[in-house]
Amino acid sequence: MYRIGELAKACDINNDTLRFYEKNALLSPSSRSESGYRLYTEKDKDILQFILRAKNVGFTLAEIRELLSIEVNKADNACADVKELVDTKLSAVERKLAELTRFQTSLKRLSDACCGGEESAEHCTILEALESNTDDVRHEHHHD
Amino acid sequence: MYRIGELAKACDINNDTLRFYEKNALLSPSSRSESGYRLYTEKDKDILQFILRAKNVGFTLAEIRELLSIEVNKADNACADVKELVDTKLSAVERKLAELTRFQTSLKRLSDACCGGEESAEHCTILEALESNTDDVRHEHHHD
DNA sequence: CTTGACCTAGGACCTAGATCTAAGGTTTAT
DNA sequence: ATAAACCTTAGATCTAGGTCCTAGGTCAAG
Repeated sequence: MYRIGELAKACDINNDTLRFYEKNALLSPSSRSESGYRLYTEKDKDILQFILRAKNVGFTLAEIRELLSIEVNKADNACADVKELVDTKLSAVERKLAELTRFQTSLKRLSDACCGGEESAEHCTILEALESNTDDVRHEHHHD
Repeated sequence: MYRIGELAKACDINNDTLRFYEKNALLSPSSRSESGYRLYTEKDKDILQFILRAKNVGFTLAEIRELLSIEVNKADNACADVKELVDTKLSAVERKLAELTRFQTSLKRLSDACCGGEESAEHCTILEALESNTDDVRHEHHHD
């Protein structure tokens, strides 16, 4: 069991952020001490880390709340609804993955061109690096 | 040449957002009309799209400003500095990629388990799906 | 039994990022 | 030549996501 300060320190966030997440229905401590102190379990910590990771890759707290609320209830026909939500989030993740992969390629190219690359004159900015990596090339090379 | 309203509409953002980006040194129109209207080129549009994509994958405007300022100057020994910045951003991108891949796996698993999967009872929440996907398993299976 | 580190609730305050308002100038179409 | 749709600047306002402040309660160590 962690008290608020312990969990906050372990995850390198502010105590108030934990209170804020509680108020905003993202993470509530599993219990309270006699005197009202918040008590968090290992599982609470896992949830917190999930929240922090999700935030880091660009999900809003509202989206994270949705992700956390996903429950496949096999006995329930809300299952189709759940699947729809999951698939929607999956598409969002896949779009982000595609963007990031593009950034990665460009930055690698830029890194390689820099300091020692013979072709450094070619790829001078992140934008040029990205352009040569573009797949929706339009109205270019139209000289026949 | 796009006027502010045209570019904004083309990229599905607000006119004011473009003025905001200009004030914050992210994107300035290449020129102005006689009467002072902002005039954006195709290249400006590319930069804008870069900004929007970067935002979408969780970069702050400050980080995006840094990315945009990257210039490999082959005649200059600031090159090492540039490489360092690029490599720092590359690490950030690769961390995000790893996180996203993890989300993707979990969401896929969840989607498959739902509506028709026979193992749906096993993977009921995004958290459980993630847990079984965790590679930093700690203090588990310690019964000898 | 008190000092210091911790906790409580409730509300004020802050930053980033964006959007809106006010007062007016420009362009295009009729 | 005048309305409608667009643009200008400057500054106020809004939302998300926190962070800080006040006034007080809790708890371990000396």
